[in-house]
Amino acid sequence: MKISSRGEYSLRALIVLGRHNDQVIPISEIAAQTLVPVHYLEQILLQLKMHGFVKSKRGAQGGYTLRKQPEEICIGEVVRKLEGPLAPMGCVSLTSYESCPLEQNCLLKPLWGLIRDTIAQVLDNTTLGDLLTGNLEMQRIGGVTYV
Amino acid sequence: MKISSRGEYSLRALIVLGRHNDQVIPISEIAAQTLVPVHYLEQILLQLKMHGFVKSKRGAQGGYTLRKQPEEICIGEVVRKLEGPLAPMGCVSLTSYESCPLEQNCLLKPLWGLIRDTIAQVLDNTTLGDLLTGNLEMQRIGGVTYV
DNA sequence: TAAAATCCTAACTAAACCACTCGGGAATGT
DNA sequence: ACATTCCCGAGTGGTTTAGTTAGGATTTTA
Repeated sequence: MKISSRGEYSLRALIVLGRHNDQVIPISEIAAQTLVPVHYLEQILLQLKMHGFVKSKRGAQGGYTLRKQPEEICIGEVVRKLEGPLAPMGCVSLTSYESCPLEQNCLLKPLWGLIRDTIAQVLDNTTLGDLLTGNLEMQRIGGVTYV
Repeated sequence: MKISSRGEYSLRALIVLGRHNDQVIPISEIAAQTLVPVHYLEQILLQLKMHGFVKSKRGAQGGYTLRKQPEEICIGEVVRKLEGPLAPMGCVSLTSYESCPLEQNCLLKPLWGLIRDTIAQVLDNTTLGDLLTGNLEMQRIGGVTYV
């Protein structure tokens, strides 16, 4: 159930950009703060750009900036785009469903569905803004504090 | 965030054994019901045996049986043993912690911790018995129904 | 006691995936 | 013009996954 380095690194990069809101930060600087190899980070930032989370400026004094406000960047969305589906199995994935021959009366499917839902519940209710302010204790499910 | 085939297959096998409680079922029969290749399933059952979830009997009329009652088999434990840690990152894993240079004031760690906790909450409060009876709606967190 | 059924053990492998690296090109500011 | 920065595509070494292959050990049954 691990998250890959792409997912982790992209969130690290967004956090750096969110900290210096509206400033243009060159890749080299982001790499220094995130400890991600420059060329690898380059790929990741291009993906983040392609998906509309950041924008770039070329040339001297160029670099990257957030495209939206931190409060408007949903972590669940970032993870889905950079990392892949949240569901632990294709049979319960909303974004990339895959059928399974046992699916009809599978006793596991409800379990995987529950796992998917709990992960989505957390990630879809967290924004980059929440991460920046350390506001995770606010996470609730059904009105009851969660952690 | 996918679960691997080993994790899925081992739960499928336990479900088959749980359905025919106390009967000795040969691998070939389990394979037929789970759609897992016989020789691969063999490896998985050996692991399940090694970890004390099932027992085996050799020779003609031999096969596998659950070692405990279905209600005593914790799904979280099975997944941890067959699949690996529940945590999405080493920095928040209780069973196989790995340090990270950014850990000190990492804004992501609390998020990963929350994810780990929610997954563990579900899997550690589900038994094989729950799967067999379809009792997942009983899953609750903080006294509030969850799904 | 021989044969058949079953589990046990270890090594091997093909394909996919991951985490990068490398080389060069295109735009922009000074 | 030149330095700086992002952009793009291909390559690569290592690990993991999902098995396969081959043969051995134990038990039941005839």
